[in-house]
Amino acid sequence: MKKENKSKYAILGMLFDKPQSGYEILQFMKESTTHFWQESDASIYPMLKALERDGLVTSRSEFVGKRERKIFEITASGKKYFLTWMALPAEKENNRSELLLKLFFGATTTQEENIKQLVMRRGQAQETKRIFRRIAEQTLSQVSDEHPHKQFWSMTLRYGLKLAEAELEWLDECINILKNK
Amino acid sequence: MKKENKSKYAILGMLFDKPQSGYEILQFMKESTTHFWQESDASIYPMLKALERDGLVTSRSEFVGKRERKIFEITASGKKYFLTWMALPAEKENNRSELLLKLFFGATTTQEENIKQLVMRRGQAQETKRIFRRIAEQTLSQVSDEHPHKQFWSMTLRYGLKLAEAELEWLDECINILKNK
DNA sequence: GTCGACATGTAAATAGTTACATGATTCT
DNA sequence: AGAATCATGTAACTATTTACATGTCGAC
Repeated sequence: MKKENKSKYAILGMLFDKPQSGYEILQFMKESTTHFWQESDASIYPMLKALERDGLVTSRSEFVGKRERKIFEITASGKKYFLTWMALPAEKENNRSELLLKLFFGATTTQEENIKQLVMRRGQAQETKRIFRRIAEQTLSQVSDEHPHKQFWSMTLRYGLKLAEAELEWLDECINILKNK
Repeated sequence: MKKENKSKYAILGMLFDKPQSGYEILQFMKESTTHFWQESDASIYPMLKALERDGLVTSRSEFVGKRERKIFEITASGKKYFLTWMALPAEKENNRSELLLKLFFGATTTQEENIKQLVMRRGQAQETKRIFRRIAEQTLSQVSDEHPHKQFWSMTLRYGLKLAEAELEWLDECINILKNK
């Protein structure tokens, strides 16, 4: 069974509510799904073209002066295709972690180097928490409680916060163990 | 800057202590690093060949009857290469999560379907916890406390447990929210 | 004798990223 | 005038997976 490119579902989902350009989708992803889903411009434009070819979206060009904006709209068959995917069980992804790999091999190097790695990641995890708080304050607070998306956006945000906190606890645990040796 | 293939470091790390065959490395990974690092046979054999070409490992053939086993041994320059990587800061990986993507788009479908996704993942997370416990009991308990690897192996295991528990808490939270609507 | 685990590999396809390329508009 | 952002795209490359291919050995 060949591996499926799931980018198309992310794009169709973004178009589900309202027509948008590729650029707008990218911008919105950067401030919403970026911590669990990202697309690059080199992937989104060809994918939009493929979706149009397959009749899942249609496009029209708008012009602001001479600057073109290609607005994509999801079709009925696109919505059906998207909802079919929504009903399928989400695949559990096997993620690689370079930090855990280095820690696994920690015995090959010095305690100082191991601690340095963990402390660096601790800084990153704290930064991640700050970013999530900013999304909550700047993006999510703008959305009305009646907005059907709000509770789901909160949940994904809460996931990021909760996991970042668990990681921080683990990092502190490990740093303490290595320091008291 | 081109992206680097990190498989070679995983392999060199596995060879750091003792010479092994590709198959043995794969077997050991399956019972140790599989939840944060995996290689497939189609990646490990070509990579071992490349490492030998670059002088980072050497190989010799052993025979058990007619069955060949190619044993790879890390060289001095291989160890140096590996330790240089160990000293570099671990890259923070941007992982994609299909579950979070589906939940993000939860408003496009029914509460029942959303709950179903979360309940399914809860089962997987519990299974993950069971697997980690088995590793602790079957693999890690066999390793002496004096073994230099033990504390690091415990830490990576503890990470898996801690994150799985945080995920379970989050899943229960979300399931409750969706059920009481 | 045949099934599953052992053991090593290649071929083909796909996914995903980086770098490249172009030009418009807005802000300072 | 120049920099930053808007906006869309292609080319080239690298990584990674799936499927294929081959043969050995031990257990039942």
